[in-house]
Amino acid sequence: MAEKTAKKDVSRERILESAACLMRERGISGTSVADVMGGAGMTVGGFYAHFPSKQELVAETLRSSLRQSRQALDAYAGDKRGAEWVTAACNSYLSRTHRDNPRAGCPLPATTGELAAADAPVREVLAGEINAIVRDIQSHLAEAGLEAPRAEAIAALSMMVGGLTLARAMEGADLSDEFLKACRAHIKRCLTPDQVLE
Amino acid sequence: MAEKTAKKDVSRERILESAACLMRERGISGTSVADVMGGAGMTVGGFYAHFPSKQELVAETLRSSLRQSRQALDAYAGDKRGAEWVTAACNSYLSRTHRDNPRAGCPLPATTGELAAADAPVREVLAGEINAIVRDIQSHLAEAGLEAPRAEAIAALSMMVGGLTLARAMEGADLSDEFLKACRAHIKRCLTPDQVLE
DNA sequence: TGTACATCAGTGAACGCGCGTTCACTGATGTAC
DNA sequence: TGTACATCAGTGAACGCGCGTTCACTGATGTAC
Repeated sequence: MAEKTAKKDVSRERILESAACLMRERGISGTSVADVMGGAGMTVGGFYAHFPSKQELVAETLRSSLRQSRQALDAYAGDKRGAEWVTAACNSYLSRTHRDNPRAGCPLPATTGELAAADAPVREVLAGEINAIVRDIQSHLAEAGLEAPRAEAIAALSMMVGGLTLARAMEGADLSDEFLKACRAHIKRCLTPDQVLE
Repeated sequence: MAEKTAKKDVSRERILESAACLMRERGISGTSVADVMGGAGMTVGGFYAHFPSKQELVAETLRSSLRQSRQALDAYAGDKRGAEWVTAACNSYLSRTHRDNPRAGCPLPATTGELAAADAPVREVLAGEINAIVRDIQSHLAEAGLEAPRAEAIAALSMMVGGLTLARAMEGADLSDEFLKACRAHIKRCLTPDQVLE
């Protein structure tokens, strides 16, 4: 019995992982339940033994992939702290690698626009996870001695998400690279010692 | 004959206006051709006398509504110039009024995420119009004496789009207002005299 | 001015398709005696 | 250990629905003589 449950849990994880990949690439309405199940090596019918509806899957997928993204920011910043942590996190978020590999990245660029029309539980998951990410950035900006660390953390995250989303939408055009570069440069400029110490 | 053509042009404008409203509210895939035609006071069948496909409508709608947005930035900044123009434009973009009335606002929050999957012509329209908006902001930042006006214009636009998109997705939660406020505060902080004149 | 025909913007029913969801089922595993 | 039954994860066909697109048509307006 314990073994059986374990097996079902493994399937559930495979479904969530498949959904995360597809949603990061094609957004919510671009991701069908059948594709998600196919990506997990199963067929459509089995889906409703794991989730009561697509909306519920979206909420769970958003939660787990935003947590992954939060950990990724930390991982790419290595053992840096303060302003250096923020700069490193921002540079990796606004990298060409991240722009060109949505499957392995942050779910926000592909999904945020659609979330305005999503139902309450999904939006609550979003707000909760966003708040956790903001707090991470905020704590490093506070350590760096910034005056308004929370507001600056929010502004930085907004720029990262907006800049990457626009860069993806303009992929192929010169402006795409320019957006990534300009946003990285802005963060760097805001965090140079003379700003931080004033 | 001239009158007839004029009448058809009026219908075309009504279709574009209806599409702009719906796309700003529900995004691209959330907007059906039938709804667009209904909003223009017509029935589905007539659509293909005006546009060869939905993709073509999306491209034209994006072009015209981004131009409207560009004019709106100017309109809300009144006769201000330089740093004041940018602050005013940013404040109106990141206002609760704009967040709560997507139909009358910028098409980017609802559509940018989906545009990564759009076809080439649509993305080219986007890049062209974005570039024009960047140049507007850039010229005012140059007038304000900023060191890297183009990069700063791009960073500001990214933050505006990202901040508004996230605020819409979290509407109802406290974080929504906080995102708008923090982004406005960041712009103000970047454009205070001591930054501009250094 | 009047008649016959051509043009053309818009209608509304129909098409094939993919979607989210349901359901009767299969077959492997677990439990009872 | 062996047999009979229960459980349950997953299958695959079917459902109703909304989508983008097509097409035969209507009816009003424009043109030719």
